[in-house]
Amino acid sequence: MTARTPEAEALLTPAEVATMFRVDPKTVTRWAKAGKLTSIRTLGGHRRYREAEVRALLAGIPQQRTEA
Amino acid sequence: MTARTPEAEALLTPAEVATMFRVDPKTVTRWAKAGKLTSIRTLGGHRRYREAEVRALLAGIPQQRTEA
DNA sequence: CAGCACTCGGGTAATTAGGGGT
DNA sequence: AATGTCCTAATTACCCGAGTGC
Repeated sequence: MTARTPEAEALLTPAEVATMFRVDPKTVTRWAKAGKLTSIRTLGGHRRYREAEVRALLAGIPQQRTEA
Repeated sequence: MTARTPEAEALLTPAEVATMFRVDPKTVTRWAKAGKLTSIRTLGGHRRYREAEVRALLAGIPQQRTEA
């Protein structure tokens, strides 16, 4: 297993994020659509989310809120 | 920075690409078959992928689709 | 030569996307 | 405005045995 990983950041599947937030995967998709969550797409169109960002949100760390 | 590597392009193994996209190595193979990813074959038939192309796709940069 | 991790195939479940409706 | 659920189609994940890479 010489699978070295060239500067890759950890990504999470929709199901994983949904489980972490205790919501439906569909809801996570909506968050991505709304721009509340950064999403990276596979070549097939499926979404992957940045683990660091998700954890930060879970920790209650406000992410760039466009407040008034 | 002129790398001292003689015309050699950085190539990635299926496992490496799979890790970067958080997908199964088989999925990467399908992308190659579908022409969504440029694949270079070893003499034994194993695939290798261009690192630059993979990174570009990860960044969401649309690649040159062979015309329409 | 031997050995192990990885990849190649092919086939079959499980997720996901998308729209629509509560 | 925000979720959860139903449906269909597409994409992806895990099963196997055999071959490649080092």
